[in-house]
Amino acid sequence: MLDVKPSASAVTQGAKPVGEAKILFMTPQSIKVACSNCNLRELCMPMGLSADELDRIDKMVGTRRRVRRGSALFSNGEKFTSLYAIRTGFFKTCVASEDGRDQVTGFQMAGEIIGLDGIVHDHHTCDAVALEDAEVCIMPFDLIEKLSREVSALQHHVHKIMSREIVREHGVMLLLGSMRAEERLAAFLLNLVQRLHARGFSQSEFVLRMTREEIGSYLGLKLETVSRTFSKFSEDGIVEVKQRHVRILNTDALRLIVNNNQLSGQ
Amino acid sequence: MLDVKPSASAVTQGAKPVGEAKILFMTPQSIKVACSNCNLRELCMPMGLSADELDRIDKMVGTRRRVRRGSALFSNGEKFTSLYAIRTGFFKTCVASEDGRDQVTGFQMAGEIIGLDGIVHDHHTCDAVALEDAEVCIMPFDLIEKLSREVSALQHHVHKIMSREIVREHGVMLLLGSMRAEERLAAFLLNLVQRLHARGFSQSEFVLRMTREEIGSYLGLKLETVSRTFSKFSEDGIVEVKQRHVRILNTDALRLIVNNNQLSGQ
DNA sequence: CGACACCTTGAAGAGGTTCAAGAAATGTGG
DNA sequence: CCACATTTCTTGAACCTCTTCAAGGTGTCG
Repeated sequence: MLDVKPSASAVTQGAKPVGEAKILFMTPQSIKVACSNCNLRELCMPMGLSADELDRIDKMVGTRRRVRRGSALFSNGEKFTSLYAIRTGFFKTCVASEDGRDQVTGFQMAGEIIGLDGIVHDHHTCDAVALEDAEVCIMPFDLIEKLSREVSALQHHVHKIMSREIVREHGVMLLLGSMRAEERLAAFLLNLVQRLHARGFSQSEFVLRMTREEIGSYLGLKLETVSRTFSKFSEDGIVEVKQRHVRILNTDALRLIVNNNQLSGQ
Repeated sequence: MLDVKPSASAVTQGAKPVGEAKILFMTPQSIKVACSNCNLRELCMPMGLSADELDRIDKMVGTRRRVRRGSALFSNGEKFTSLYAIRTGFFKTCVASEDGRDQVTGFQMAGEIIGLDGIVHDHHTCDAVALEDAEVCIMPFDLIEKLSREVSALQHHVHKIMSREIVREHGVMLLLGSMRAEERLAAFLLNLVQRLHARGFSQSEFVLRMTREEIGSYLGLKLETVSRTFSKFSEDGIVEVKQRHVRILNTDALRLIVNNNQLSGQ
């Protein structure tokens, strides 16, 4: 419901790098990388490119950058220069209001693109924080725009990425605007497991990279409510929860919770 | 907070057409129009274009379309072909879940662009419904992409429009995830009056084009709560409300309600 | 091993919803 | 132009969900 990632490829969870053998050359902090050989290509690149076009994209994606768990890839107010494709690791993005309110706007994993918020005002309007040690491909936006003018498949791909983010956020608005706590958590778990599954992980078992408080912020709930709802699902035999380790025992039950807005005729 | 429109131009509220004198030629349902002379240009077009570039954009924006109050410009599932620039009138966009839940994702007015949701899957994923008789400029998306490859200012403008929508939705998520009823309605009114003011209307007085139920859907509240909160603001002397006619008596009070998350230090 | 961050659970309370009834506006057809 | 039907809005009262506050448990890392 919230976000659909169509293609699947085998990607490791955790901080293990992907396609390490394909790296062309490396320096301590910034590492040259080739999209043409990246396992995540299906997730972040358009399909059906010629060898030449792929080569030019390789050159656009200049370097990689490592981000330590807990530190920010970019922060609110920072100058916008690039989009980032996540290679490994797990991020949250959050916005803050003037009075110090905080809202997690999304959780991002390998193959997903972050930084789109910065384009409008040439400055970022949210923080992107790594929830585990991570690595991203840096794609300078002026180069993206330049190459997009020459490679129409890339141009359309960029448009699709932005549109996908808009549609994803529509789903979050539906969740925040009309669902109750159990429905929200069920939708969240289904979305997470689906995205992980699309990356080659288990359909039923995974490790949460974020705290109850971060889940709560994303879902518009207090951390206690998240915890209680986990306990409820656990009592009902729908999931098994040990701290951050989650095993889904009954996916259909979760789907039912999301789709059973008790009003059936309205 | 939610959405900032920088430039102001004199635009009428209601269904009065704008820049009528500039129309080149017209047919009953589709009317040829020139962006180069449109009063709304500052809102929907990039700045600093050459005469030639403007001329090519004029050709891209083929025709206009009228949409009767209550009918849809496009609907969920429909094939995506074009983006639409609102010339006159007022729209809501809403998504629906499988089980029939409905969520208003935004209200759009003159100069704003709708249809971005359709790009990802080549089909629209929401409905755009006119809340009053409206008129839009049709911009076929393949032509936008073609021209974007040639005119980099247009390309960047399209990217900014999409990024702006993403940032706007971040603001809505913050509202839905962390604000209480009074805060939500205050933020909503401030946002609405700001956008209207940027179009040349009063800073304090306006007519709501949507029902209490639609406001409630957008804000994640029931229509009764919206009504009660209006009454509360009215009792407190902050606004004057007569059905859909609203006059803001104390803008600062509204700002205080939004920014006074009672926790001052956290 | 101790300090710290994170998670769970209970009890009381607040904010918003639900249900219901009536009032005000709007639209329709004679 | 008026009467009637329909939609929209307001308000009250009871209820429910989620929050708040509080305490204790669990896990992790230097």
